[in-house]
Amino acid sequence: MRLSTRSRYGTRLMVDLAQHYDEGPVAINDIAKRQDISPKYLEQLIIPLKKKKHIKSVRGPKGGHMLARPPEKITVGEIVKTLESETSLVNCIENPESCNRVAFCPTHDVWKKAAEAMFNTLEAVTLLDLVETNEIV
Amino acid sequence: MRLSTRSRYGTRLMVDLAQHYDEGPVAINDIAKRQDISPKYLEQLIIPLKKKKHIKSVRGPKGGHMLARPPEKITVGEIVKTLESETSLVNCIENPESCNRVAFCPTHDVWKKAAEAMFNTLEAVTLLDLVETNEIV
DNA sequence: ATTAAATTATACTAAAACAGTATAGATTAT
DNA sequence: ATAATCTATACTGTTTTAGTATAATTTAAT
Repeated sequence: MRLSTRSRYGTRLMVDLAQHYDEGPVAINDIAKRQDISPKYLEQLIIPLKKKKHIKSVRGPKGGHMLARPPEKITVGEIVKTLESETSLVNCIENPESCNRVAFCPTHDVWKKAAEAMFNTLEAVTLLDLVETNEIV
Repeated sequence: MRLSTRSRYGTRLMVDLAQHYDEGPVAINDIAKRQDISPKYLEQLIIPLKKKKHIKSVRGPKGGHMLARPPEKITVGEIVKTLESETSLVNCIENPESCNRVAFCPTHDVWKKAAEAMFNTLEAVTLLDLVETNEIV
């Protein structure tokens, strides 16, 4: 029940972009150095985040990446839902046909509710919240 | 962010035992047939559940397994905590030394809170709850 | 136009985790 | 005694994950 490094690194990437919001495009290599994450891996994470319109990019020299919206408009829940391959605890939520017990399975609802509780927490936290708590500490 | 089959199968195992509570020891092979889970795999799950005193067993012929406490005294949260190898979303919760950013990591607390929200949900559900919802349906 | 800094896309690989199986042993009611 | 049953440990094949490699594309600056 671990979060993948995709979600963890992706969130750190987004926090980094939030910390440099309004400074123009940020180069992957800069983020990679600050966050100690392979630049090649960051590239992979940026693609889905662009597709979901959480990041916008500028190509060519002096190019880079930036948040598509202000930090207070982006939640950790959105980031995790974008990067985590499986966002429910159990396959039968999205694919009921994968288990022929779904109709009378007493445990199905528990897993569903637990995942919802988790995402409610994640969606209550914005990138601005994370940048600010970091400043205090 | 999937639950392992250990937790899923283990919960079904415990629900099965709850459904046969007060009927004496239940043989692994009977559970295996009803739940369509390999008996060898069930054996593996029973060991940690016994160590945590959620199951008690009787050896020899006519032996088997049964809940160590009544179904309303056992929660899904306890089962998952017993069977899931990783119960926090992120390694640095249990092993702060695994990441040298823990002290100033803005994301650390988010993962901690999300996991807590999830387990609060799981701990609010007992085996009796699950047996009863099943009867209604 | 050329160049170089940067992003984009796809494919590959090594390592770890997971699920399940196999084998052998211990216990005990009958 | 013996057979049913639980206990313990080790092994194996598959899948997922994390990260790397290679090549192509875009474009600001010169």
